[in-house]
Amino acid sequence: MSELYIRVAEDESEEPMEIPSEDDGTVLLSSVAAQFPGACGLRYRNPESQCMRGVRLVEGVLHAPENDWGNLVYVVNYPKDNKRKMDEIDAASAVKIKRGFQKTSDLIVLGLPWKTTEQDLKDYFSTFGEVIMVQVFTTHLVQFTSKPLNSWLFLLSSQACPDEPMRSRKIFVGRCTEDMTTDDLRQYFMQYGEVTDVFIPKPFRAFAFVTFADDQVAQALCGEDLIIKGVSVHISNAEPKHNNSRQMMDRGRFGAGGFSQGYGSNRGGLGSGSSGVNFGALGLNPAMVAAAQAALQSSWGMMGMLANQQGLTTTAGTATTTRDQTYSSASTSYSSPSSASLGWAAGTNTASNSGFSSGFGTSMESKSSSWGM
DNA sequence: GTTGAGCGTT
Repeated sequence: MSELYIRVAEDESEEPMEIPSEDDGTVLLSSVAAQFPGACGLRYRNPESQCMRGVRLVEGVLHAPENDWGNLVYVVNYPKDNKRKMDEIDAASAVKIKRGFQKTSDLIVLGLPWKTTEQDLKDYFSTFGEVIMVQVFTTHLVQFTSKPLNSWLFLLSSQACPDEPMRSRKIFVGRCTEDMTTDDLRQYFMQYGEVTDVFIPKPFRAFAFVTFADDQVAQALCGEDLIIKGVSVHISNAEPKHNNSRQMMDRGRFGAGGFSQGYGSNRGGLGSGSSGVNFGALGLNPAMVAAAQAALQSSWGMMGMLANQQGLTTTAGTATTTRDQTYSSASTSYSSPSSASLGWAAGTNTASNSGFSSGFGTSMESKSSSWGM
């Protein structure tokens, strides 16, 4: 089929723009969004009924009504809350935006539970702004180059080994005040899930640890600033206590073809056990792996990982082994994607090595430790 | 004042 264009406008009275269709006659929402940022669909006026009709949208693909786009002018749909002003956005959103979210348009989300649905993700991310499109992939379906990332929100379901939850159930609570008791903290954090332990070091050191029964609860809180007894505390991943346990390291999760994190060297790391993605097998280029890796090391909990396309393209030169670099917060990854680095094992210390298939997951520093905290 | 303990050591 020769290339076909459909006419799309922001409004029926506006001058339409021609948007290319695909070979099969469909039109990608991403093609529309490329010209009309924020677009979430199309509609058109039915010549017979004079009513507006929605265009079928299935997983980012717009289907021609009656299999023929005809000569109609299609009107762009935007999310209803698109016109919200900044001061209407809730505080949580504002915090995220300050962290650099506003620069992110395309996200990859790794480490999702298998049962996560596209609707779940849309609901979740809608708290941060309009969600144009969501797609969930299971790893065996993923075969992509960086090209499709240009204007789509990609969500990569990656929990290849759901039997091995290995994210920390414990959070670090910073900026505590001395009047916060273990009971206070327990009472407060109960609202998020079952609390199995609260630890406040003595003498007072202005921080505490709270352990949940569910690691997802803990991870979801990381990066948040919460108000407890009128005081803003900051939640982050609890670093593993110092010990030399290597039990987590020797499972060979990322054998040949995969990658492995410099596990013990990164605060906030989710741990290799949290993701079963074999990136080497996904056809990802080193930059993409770097971005994915950086994001996995962010403390973004249940959504695990986010990286925008900039990250994916600018990390190419820095996908090196800088094991000591830490990601103190998720925002580091977001706002400075070019600083993404891989913590993979010693011996793969250059960006130029061919190395996605060798040397990973084999060498860990002795200080590496587990989440068995 | 933003990363815990003790036991007892590959």
